Amino acid sequence: MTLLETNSSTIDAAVEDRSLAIRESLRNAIIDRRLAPGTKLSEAEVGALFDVSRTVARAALQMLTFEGLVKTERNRGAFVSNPAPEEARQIFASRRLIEPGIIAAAVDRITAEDIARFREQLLEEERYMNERGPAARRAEIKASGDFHLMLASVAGNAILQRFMDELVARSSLVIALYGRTGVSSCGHSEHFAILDLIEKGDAKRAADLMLHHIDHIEADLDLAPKQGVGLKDALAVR
Amino acid sequence: MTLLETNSSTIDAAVEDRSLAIRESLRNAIIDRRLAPGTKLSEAEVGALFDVSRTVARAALQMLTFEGLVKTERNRGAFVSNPAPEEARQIFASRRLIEPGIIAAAVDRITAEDIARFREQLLEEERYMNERGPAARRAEIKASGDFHLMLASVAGNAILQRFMDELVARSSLVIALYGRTGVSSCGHSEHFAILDLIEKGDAKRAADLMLHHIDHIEADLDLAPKQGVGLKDALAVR
DNA sequence: ACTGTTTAAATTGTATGCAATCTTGATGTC
DNA sequence: GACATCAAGATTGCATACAATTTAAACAGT
Repeated sequence: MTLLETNSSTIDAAVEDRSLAIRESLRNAIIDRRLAPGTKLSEAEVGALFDVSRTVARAALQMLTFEGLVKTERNRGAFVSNPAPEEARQIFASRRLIEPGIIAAAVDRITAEDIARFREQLLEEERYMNERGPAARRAEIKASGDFHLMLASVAGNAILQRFMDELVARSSLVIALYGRTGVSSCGHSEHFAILDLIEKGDAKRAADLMLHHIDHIEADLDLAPKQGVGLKDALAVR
Repeated sequence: MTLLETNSSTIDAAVEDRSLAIRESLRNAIIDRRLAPGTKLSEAEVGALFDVSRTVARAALQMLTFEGLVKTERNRGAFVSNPAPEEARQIFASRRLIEPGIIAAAVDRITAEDIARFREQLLEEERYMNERGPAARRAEIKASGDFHLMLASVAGNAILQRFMDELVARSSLVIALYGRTGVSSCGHSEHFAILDLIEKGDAKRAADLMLHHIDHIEADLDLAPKQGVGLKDALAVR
């Protein structure tokens, strides 16, 4: 719990609503895997870290619970989510429904400047891909997710964007947990290919490729059927 | 604000978490239109109504804000959402992406008992359809939404189920706001037809019909391009 | 040693108090 | 009369205090 940067990137948000800033910071820590699944997030500790009262810390934890990044048990507290394989499957099943639709909307609305931003983002992704070390790996997972979030933002549907926010965050957690090879390098080239198809206005192919892309991400996971559920549960780090 | 039943249907939930019970009660009041869009929900008032402190009331309002049923402005408070036509369109666009997928999953998992429960639910829907008066109308909207929620529950994806929970609730609000004829009677027969196709295992046709069904619901709305935005905003009941 | 019980510490759930902000209505000026 | 200014009231944002619950640790009995 000592490795949280204060993350004062946008002080505005912090001033406007501190619990939102704390949520952001914890969110990043969770999807970056600096906070391991199962880690307890006590209200007092979070509050002390960010120098706020338990009230504010609690509000942040409640938001994270809503997003599925944190699980809270009554009278026991909040813990970083430890998604089961079944939950992982549901996350990707949800993405398979939503993302093709996002592509379709994005094709209609994307501008030249958007595409330029996307290419820049993909270059950054590539940069992390060529670096070694756990920090670069985490940054790569993050950047890879950002591609999908940018698409959602271009699609212009605030509701879907929020859904994708949640799904991408939970996907990052799942990839960190069950990822076999790390972000598959083919994933990155698929991002490029998807962007190309969008630029050409070929919504159908872009959507199809997106489906394949999601399949590839999920196929890279090791979602083996776990041993006896009760046992597994008992052994799970709380 | 005086027309809220205490709604002690499931005391268990109330005992286990009071803010959840309050959320449920407010949620029902909002989608039933007993609480009109724009109505202010002050923490003190909500707390007094349910006999809890502002802390608990606040938590319930935060949850509703996350669901999009309530909008909160900093230092001003919480208000029942007054979705703009554009928001309504985004809600239905989201449903068009998700619900066909839910149908596909439901076809694979539905049991004979499920189908029996569905038929019973549809009969109840029919009952309200034949009654007159605003109360029956509200009950009809609710029952109509419940059909979609039951489908989501059968589909067996907890994440999609939560998304649908939100989308159906917000749809009810939108229908109450912009509905032209009330729930179109064709909507009900479409529910029957969808269920029949699911029972036959015809996922493709069932999904197609669901898309048409959503189109019909949206077509029944009066999402006219509003006059001058600033003016409209100024005249809107706060 | 092992197990069950009791007790103390820690943590969450809730209520409440105070400061900051917004709203409203009164007052004064033009 | 219209408009700006300002003060009183109300409401939210946040911190803190206390009660309820859980966790752990000490202890006693077998």
